[in-house]
Amino acid sequence: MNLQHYLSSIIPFPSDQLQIIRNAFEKENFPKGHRLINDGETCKKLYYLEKGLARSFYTNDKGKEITVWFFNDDNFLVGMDSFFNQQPSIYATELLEECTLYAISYDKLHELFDQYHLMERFGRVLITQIMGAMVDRLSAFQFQTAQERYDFMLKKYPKIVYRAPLGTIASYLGITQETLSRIRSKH
Amino acid sequence: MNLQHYLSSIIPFPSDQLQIIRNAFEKENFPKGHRLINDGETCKKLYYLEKGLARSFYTNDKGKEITVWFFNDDNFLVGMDSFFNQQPSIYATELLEECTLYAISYDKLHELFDQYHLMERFGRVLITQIMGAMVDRLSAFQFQTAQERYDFMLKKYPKIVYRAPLGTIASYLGITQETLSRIRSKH
DNA sequence: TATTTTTTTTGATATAGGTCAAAAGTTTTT
DNA sequence: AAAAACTTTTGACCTATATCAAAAAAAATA
Repeated sequence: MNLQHYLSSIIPFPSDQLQIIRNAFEKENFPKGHRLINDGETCKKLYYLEKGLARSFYTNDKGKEITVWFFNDDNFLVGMDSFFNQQPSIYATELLEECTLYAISYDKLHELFDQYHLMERFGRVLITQIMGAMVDRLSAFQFQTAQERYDFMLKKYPKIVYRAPLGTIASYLGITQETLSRIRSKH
Repeated sequence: MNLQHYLSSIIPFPSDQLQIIRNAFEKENFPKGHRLINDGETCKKLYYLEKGLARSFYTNDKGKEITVWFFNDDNFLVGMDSFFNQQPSIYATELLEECTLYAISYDKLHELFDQYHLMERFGRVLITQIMGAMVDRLSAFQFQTAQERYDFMLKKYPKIVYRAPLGTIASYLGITQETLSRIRSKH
């Protein structure tokens, strides 16, 4: 998959529009550990993550890092609490692997929203998809055990489970790394 | 607040468009206890809830009703897991009070999306807002205690806390009603 | 207003998952 | 290749919240 395919898999843009939209993104490469967005900053870009793995996290009052979201290949990446309303982010977003990204600024994106009705639709459908993932995750948190949440994640996002460090997965699931380690050990 | 004000508070539609959009909604009145959406059905309408209170819930394997979402006055109401992708709902949605609603069908809404660029934007912004509430709720579930989640809800959605039955609030917070009753009793 | 039904509170006990600490295993740096 | 720095596992013990049960209170119905 690449950006162009991804865009047209969501909305069947006419090819001239697709070209213009695709070219509004700029390729960026960053090494593992790079911070795309620092906490306190406003996320000013929407990224398409072509290759790699990233996470958003914050440090709680006990100094522990809580992962709130993972981003893996062939998906869009933004500061979830920051980009859409352009408010300072509580979370930082860092790369867990070397990543190839394609970035578009908030302003440029909104120019495209103004210019192309279909682009506006693209934004709507994209957010609707993200929301679907959140509904799943919310209902998992609401009434499932740690074991069930892990099993669900393993089934739905095996790529992430196999590639992200245990500690980050544990906090994403809302449990300690000791508990996750114990869940794994009873295979 | 009414539907017209609500629409224009989100997007400043030109007045002719606003009229057309507003008139695409039809007023409906239902008594307390009415089921707007049954589980297993696909939610075919988007509602503006002018007055009243409603909830979406499902019955878990132990026969206990789990409230997954509340809807209160001056907000849109849909089957969150059903309307946007037009798949059968796992949840039922029922009215906790007598309600005044304004409904628009999925098809009619999509006609408006096709017809008016600004309407498409309205859809995008509306879902972005809903997503904001979900981000809050997710982070609450991930690493807060029952007490903290209740305090947050009390602060952010006092209307719901004061009007909904204790059992529905408890399951919404992911705790038992006994625990919520104990949280309340130590004022 | 009395009766039935539903909701909320209180009590006793159980358990999933947390905390703290240290050992074992990996990965990165020198 | 050795040292340093992380990450994961294991163990002992603790706590927030669940479960089950029954009483009390409130709301709905006759």
